[in-house]
Amino acid sequence: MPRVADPQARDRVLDAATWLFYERGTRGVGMNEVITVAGCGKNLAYSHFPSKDDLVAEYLQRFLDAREQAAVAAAAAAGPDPKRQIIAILTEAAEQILSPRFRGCAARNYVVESRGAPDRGTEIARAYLRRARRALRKRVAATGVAEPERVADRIWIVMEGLYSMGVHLGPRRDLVTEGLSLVEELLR
Amino acid sequence: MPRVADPQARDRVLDAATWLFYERGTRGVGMNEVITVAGCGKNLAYSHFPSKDDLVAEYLQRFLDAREQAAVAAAAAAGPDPKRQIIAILTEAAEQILSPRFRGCAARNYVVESRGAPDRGTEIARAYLRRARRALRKRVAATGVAEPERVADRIWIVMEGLYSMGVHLGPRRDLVTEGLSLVEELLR
DNA sequence: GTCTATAAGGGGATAGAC
DNA sequence: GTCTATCCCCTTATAGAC
Repeated sequence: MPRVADPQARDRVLDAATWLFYERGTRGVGMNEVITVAGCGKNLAYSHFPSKDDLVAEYLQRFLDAREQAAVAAAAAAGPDPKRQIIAILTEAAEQILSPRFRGCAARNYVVESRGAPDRGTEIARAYLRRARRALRKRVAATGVAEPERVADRIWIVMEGLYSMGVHLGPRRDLVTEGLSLVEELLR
Repeated sequence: MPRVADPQARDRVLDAATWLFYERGTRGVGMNEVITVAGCGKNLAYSHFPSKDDLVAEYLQRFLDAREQAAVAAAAAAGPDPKRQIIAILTEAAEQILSPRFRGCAARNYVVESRGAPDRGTEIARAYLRRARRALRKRVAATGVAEPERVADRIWIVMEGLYSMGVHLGPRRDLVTEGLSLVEELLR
């Protein structure tokens, strides 16, 4: 009896890849393991993602899109005040950093692992970081704070620092809280 | 006629490994390439470094020791004022970040690439970061600034941010300068 | 005795074939 | 799903040059 094609197979492969690539890095996980965890055959996986690069690119794109959406949602829930929106975005990031599953920012990790090599993943990661920084600059400008570009740069530096710390220090609520309070003072 | 032993061979291997591992990551460079760049035979290299792990560990240890020495020297050259010492250390780091050879902090890069796996390199990198943070806390405490631990944590976050940014934004003098001026204000 | 050059073993990677 | 082709990885063994 012929088997019916599984329409969720593509998602299962992508979900497995997302978990594994984020946890251990795209170089630390082989296609075999992704396919095993996805629980499908090799042909099916390779029919949806012709090469590992394709799978990596789509993992990054989807992961970072989700992060962007989470930031947009956090800002929207904070109401119309841009200062509160910025704090809300930072707070949402802080929650990620403190979660036990946190393994760093997927975009920054990828750029470190690829050392900025000119591949598709690097371009996706850098585009995400550019959008995030631009969005922050806009919101800071909207607050009417003095010297908005300097303030935005400073907040960006703090955000980078919090993401970086989370990787090698693990979840440290005191440091994350300190970073948030510093950002609040910068917006004053 | 017996050949004379080459006492510089070990250093040549370690130098080649340092250059390549820092530039492209320990996973992105194979032993073949290290040995080719070092310009020696395989057996000689493996006689000095029995495994790649040994070579990686020694690369990290020597690289990070040199960074630590550079920080100590910068502080010593700044005189007895701990505030000036801290600024000097940050300034030295900023110069590294702005140099065209900068590819990130070797310790943080390694922890990202290994994802904190319990190997020797990770332990070396984390030990270096612990020492650096402890040294910063001591110096901040010596300044007599109010709430020294909070200030030290904030400065540490900024340092992390500057190192992280340098990797995916490239040398950006404006941002590095902004980070330095933020640290100066924090010490006021 | 010391080093280089080359081949080869054993494993795991991507990718495709059946 | 299994099996295979091909490649590259780390590492060791062999053979020859100085």
